[in-house]
Amino acid sequence: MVIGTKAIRLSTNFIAYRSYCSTSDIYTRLLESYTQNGVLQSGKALHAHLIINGLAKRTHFASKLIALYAECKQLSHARKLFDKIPNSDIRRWIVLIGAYARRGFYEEAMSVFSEMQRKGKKPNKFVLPSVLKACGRFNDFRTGEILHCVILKNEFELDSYVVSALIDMYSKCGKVEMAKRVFYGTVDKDLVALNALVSGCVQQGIVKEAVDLVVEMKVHGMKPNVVTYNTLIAGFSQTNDRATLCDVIELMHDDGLELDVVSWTSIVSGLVQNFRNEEAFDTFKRMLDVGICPSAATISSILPACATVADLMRGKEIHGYAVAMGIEKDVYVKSALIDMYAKCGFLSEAKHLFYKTCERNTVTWNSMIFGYANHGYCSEAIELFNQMLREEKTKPDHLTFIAALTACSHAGLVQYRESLFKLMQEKYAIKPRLEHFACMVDLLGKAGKLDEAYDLIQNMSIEPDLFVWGALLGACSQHGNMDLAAVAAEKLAKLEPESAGSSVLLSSLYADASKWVNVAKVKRVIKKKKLKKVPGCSWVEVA
DNA sequence: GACGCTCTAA
Repeated sequence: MVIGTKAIRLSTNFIAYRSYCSTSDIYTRLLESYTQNGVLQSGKALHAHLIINGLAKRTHFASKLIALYAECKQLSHARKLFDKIPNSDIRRWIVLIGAYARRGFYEEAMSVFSEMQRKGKKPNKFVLPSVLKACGRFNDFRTGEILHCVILKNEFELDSYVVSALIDMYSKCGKVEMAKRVFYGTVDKDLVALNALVSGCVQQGIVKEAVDLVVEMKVHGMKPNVVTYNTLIAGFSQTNDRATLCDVIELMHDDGLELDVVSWTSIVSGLVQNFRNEEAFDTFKRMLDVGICPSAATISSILPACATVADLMRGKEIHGYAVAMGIEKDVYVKSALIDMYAKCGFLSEAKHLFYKTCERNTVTWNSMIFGYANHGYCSEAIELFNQMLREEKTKPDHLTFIAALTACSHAGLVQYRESLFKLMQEKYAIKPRLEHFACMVDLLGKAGKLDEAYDLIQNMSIEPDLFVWGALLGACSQHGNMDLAAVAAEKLAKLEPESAGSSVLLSSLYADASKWVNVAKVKRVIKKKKLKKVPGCSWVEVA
């Protein structure tokens, strides 16, 4: 008996050994391993070896190499390699499009997809999820609908990945009704599809409906997982609805599930966003007590709490945790640290962190530009802003322009206003938001150009809100223009919702200090408060 | 030889 088992094991080993011994197989395994672990250097060495041996152009290796470079964030390399191979078959298109979509390069994913179709390659069930994801992130509902037709025509709706991606696309585009229709039309309801729909409901603010949906599906025999509950937890944490949050956690326990690092991070993040800093710190501590390791997301969620109350000691403590966890180099953590140190008045430390790091994303740049601007180092802020545009490695976003406008506002640099506004819209295709207009009104108002500011408000592409009028009112009172002040005050009286009185007061204080990001934050809270029907209850133990 | 979906981060 024992001998027999051994013999079987030996023979299987032998077969494994034989197949492992095929050189081609070894290369494939190595490439896959390098790809999985993101080992670029060794991957490059193997690539060189394959080139020397005339194997790199073999279609099979070419696909693996494209995947390797894509996974190691070398997308231009991946693309170059792709272009070198004539008559690329559909598999390599899929690898490339998938890599772009996974890395968040949705524009590139879409454009390669169009290229693929122009070359006469028909979309299949493998490529559609990537493209649908890109549509969702871009709010490109039109293309999404066309893809839906392609799915129906080719009966891809039988593939669970395609269906989930389709529901996700409709959800992200805010078409929850369509997402529901697809979901209820599916015979074998997939858990990921349910989660995509739940996420859509939460993002549309119909959080209670999302819970009902989960309960309904439980009745039908589906077993929600931790992702389902985390989606709901995020929804109720952000809307500050503690009572329902507790219900959700109870539901979760009913299914034998425990809060994981994502659940805790959502709760902490919700508390911080609702300015409940002390509770956020308590929750963070409780999370550590129950033995959950904070992730980079947890650290970057809690750090703004230190920043808003300028609690440098606590900020340093969290910095310590990040170092202990080995995640202080994460680009989001680093950005949050820069922001925290700057807001706590420790600009030198913020600068030190910023200039020491090579990996900077938009958030990192924004944090440092805001840091300079808020400390009155306006020329440094503008210089850094210009450097960011010159380097062209990172694209500015709407906040980058708010930071730059804030710097101009503090320095009274009215002359840059128009060129900045033009640059933002024409070169970077960023639509001006209310915060930008409030910033511009503030800038003009501070310089005493009240008529110009009023002109700007009257010609705005969107309806001015109380922050825009508030900025004008502030400037009018500063310069003693009572006629215009009366106009602004009248508009404000009409716009000011009674229920949000204290928040509005707070936001106008921020507006006075040109803290436009905080203004936007308070605005979000006001918006959420309107959604909330149940009054808040005291914090209930979650663990 | 492929491939893809859902939750946390200023």
